[in-house]
Amino acid sequence: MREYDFRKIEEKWRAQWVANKTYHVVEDETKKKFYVLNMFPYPSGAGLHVGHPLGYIASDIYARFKRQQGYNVLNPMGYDSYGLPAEQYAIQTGQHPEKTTFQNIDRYREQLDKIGFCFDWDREVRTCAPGYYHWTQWAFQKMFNSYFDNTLGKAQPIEQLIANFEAKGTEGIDAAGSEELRFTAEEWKAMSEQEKSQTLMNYRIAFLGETMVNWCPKLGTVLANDEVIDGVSERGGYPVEQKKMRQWCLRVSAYAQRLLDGLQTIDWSDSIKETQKNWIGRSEGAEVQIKVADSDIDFTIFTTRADTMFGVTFFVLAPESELVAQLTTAEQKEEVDKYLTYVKSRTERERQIDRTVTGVFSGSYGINPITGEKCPIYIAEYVLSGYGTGAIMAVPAHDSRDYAFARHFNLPIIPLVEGADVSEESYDAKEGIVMNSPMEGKSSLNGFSLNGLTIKEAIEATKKFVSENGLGRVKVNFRLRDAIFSRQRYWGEPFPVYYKQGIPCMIPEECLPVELPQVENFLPTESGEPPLGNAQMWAWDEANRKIVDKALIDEKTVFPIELFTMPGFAGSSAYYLRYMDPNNAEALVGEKVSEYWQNVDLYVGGSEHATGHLIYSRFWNKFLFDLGVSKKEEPFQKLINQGMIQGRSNFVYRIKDTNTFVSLGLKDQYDTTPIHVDVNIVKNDVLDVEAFKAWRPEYETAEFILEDDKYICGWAVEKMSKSMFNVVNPDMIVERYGADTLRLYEMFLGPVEQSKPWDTNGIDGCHRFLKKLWQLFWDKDGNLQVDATEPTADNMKSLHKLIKKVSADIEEFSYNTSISAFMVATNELTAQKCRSREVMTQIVALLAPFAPHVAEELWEALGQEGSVCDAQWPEFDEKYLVESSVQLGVQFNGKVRFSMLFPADATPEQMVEMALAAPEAQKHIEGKQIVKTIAVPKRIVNIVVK
RNA sequence: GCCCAGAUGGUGGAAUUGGUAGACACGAGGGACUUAAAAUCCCUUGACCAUUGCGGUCGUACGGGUUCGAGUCCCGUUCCGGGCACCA
Repeated sequence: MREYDFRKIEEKWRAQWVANKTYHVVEDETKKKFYVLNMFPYPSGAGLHVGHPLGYIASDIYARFKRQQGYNVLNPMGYDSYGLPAEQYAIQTGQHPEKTTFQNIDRYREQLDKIGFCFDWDREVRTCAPGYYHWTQWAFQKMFNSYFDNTLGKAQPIEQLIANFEAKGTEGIDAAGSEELRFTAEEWKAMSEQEKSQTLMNYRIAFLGETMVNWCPKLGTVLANDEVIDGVSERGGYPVEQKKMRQWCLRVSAYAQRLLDGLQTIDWSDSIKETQKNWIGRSEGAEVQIKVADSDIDFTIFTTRADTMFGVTFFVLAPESELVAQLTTAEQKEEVDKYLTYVKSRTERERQIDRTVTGVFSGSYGINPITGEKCPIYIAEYVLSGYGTGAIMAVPAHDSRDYAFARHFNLPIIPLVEGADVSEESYDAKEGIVMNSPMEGKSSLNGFSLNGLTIKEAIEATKKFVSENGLGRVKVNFRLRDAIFSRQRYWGEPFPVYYKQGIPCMIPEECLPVELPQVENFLPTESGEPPLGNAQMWAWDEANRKIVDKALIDEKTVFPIELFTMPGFAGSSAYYLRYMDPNNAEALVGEKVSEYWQNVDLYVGGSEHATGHLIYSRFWNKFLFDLGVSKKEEPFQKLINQGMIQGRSNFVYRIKDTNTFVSLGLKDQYDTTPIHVDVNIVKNDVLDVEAFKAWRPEYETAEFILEDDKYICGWAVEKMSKSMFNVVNPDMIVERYGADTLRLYEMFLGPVEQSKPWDTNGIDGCHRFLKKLWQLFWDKDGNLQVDATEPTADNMKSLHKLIKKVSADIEEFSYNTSISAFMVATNELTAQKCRSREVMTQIVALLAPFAPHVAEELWEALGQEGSVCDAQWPEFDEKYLVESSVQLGVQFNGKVRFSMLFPADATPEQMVEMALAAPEAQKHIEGKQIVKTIAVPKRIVNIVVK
């Protein structure tokens, strides 16, 4: 008997893989490439729990499978080590972020190394390494020096725009901009340097903008929209307020249409595509000019329901709109000011929770361009300044928000859809026949009428009418906003930017990277003063082309450097490209290397990045694609979202005001409080009473009321966290069962994409399977019992059933059923006493992606050359599964009554005949009439009787 | 409110995509081996009825429908999870 000594085996192969550089990958034109990628981790202080490796294991299995199929597989790993989480951890533990980040990285690496991943560590990247963020800064500069040409639908050098301005001003330009500007070449030339810089900022893809930002005083920084959830910060849950600040931004909105279109070309789950669609929020509508009565001012509204123009009874401006000041009349000024003060006093969170109707009349009236009617203009916070034009036409009959407002202020409601009852609520649906457009006896511009059309037809007709009559134009709006790109924080990429008379300029490319300076005090400030202001070495000397000591500023002409840093997503947006060529000092990625690896074929990570990283990355890659650096428009062809591993918490029940604990089954007889208990001292919900007493001093004297001499704990599924005492550490599992068992069990738990609780209890099953498999190879003296024995038909059948199942399952990420199939095959081969080297060799090759350590050991024992990583993936052959006969159920009226053997090649007619001839069939036919017969070869025979 | 995904034993989950529901594993119960424990092996394990043998009825959140046949397809309802949300 040779024992399955997993510790020895795994230690041996870990060392061998390192010594032989088994996982080192080089570009190889003779092989097809396959790029597998995991979302790289933030090295947080808590280390890995069993949930983290789930996705890594799933992708590792796939990577190994592809390699065995003959692909050249890139499967790298690195660390997302800049940004808020890393810095918050450092602040909480009172250490410098650099120190904690490196410590955490080492800890992660140590844990990852134990699980047997086929990562090529020579390609490791760290976003906080100067050699890496060099290219983050480089990409930022490229964005600064580019604008988005709407006609070409892609980024172009800013010089082209400048040339156009020099020659013809804005004429002929259709460029994505913060606002629409119109000026002539002469006006351009007359601008000062500052004005020119300001103007160009309107177009640059990376630009400095004065915008409303999410300011989080507690974190001392601004946050991107996806970092704010329900009005509080995602990290820490601190309040977030709206504040106008000068910030670096990325013109992500310019790419909105391409981000939307690209979704159709990639193989992602519907739900994540849907999430991105919602986030991009395309809506097609019309912009219409509204003249203000008794004034020469006009303003523009945006609507997706152009068909409802006949139902407009008032207009509404966002309180932040610039029009508010212009349109407020003297009589109304006091009230409007009062209202604006009230609006300002409300935080974003209050606005979201409390949605009572508020608003104020501006005193002015707008003229409906189609009906010519005068309608009052209101100011109300339900209209947002950031979307559309910040002004709307209100149609209370067909918009629930307008309806609520109209009811509150007693404004008229005109129904426009036949049969729509608007006495209680608005009719928002886009179905029905239009009426009252115009109302009987009323006129409209050029006799325009929509009556009798369906709503969909009416929308199109109105859009056409509006643009043909110069009242406005068709417009597509997106909810997607530009990304705020600066943070008032220390732990991030410095901007390669300096200021010359207040004008932001790029530090020359050859001087990159601008390294993050060491500072004593890296803490953020509530006022928003960036901690980089504390740096000594921190100004730019153009003459010497270097960053100089701050103290020299007074003596020489030196220009101050940008003190903001970049946000977390800066470094994580193009890291997949850097893995291709991680040590290239000349470029982000070499031309030939980029051409070879193209893009990521399989990306694995959590769905929580749907509106953050996965949008930014796609945007960033599209920009690099426009530059020709990235070779594919979409960075991640297939995306698998691994589910979250939740914790399974255990509870003990303390009787109130005592130190006595009562077992689950008896707890209802007492007044008890449930208390979380460490899952590591509970097995199969039975509490280790002695360990519990030793767990905490206050439980030393605890007493127990048992059932069947056991203390049974309650349980619940919760988030895996320290405070719930349900964290299971992978190191502990590896120590007790081995990495191969951990890998198998994580996959056996259920489908990769599904969230599920971790329950260590089931792990024995997977461990037992490996032991059984191991025993298949050794006789009772511990010698290899596999030899040149000819495989039997049964052996080959078991083997090929397995090949078929596993090959298909891996492609679909159904690893749990693959493992079941292994268990069945092992049992079958054990029962068959299989000794065939041919069969066993192939079994080991199949097992290699799942349990690489034991597979290597057996591969070697079988006398095979090289690593099992390069074992050819076994080929499935149908002929071993061909049966001469099949056992099928015979149904009468859809119910299976008995089963019998049929020849595998029997025709449906023959099957029916045989089934009817069977003795068991007689009692079902007797005295009845056969109405119909159905037979499907290899499936079913059904006979309908009456 | 809108959109997306889901609901199968005590538990995690299978089901060749419309063809014998509950594979595989855990847990539980019984047994073998053992001085004992661990380890290992064997049997039972959806519910109910029958059990001397055969067996029978119900059953995939709930209510309908299509079909010879539905966990799977269609309509409606409930519940849980996720996304978006004064986005005009």
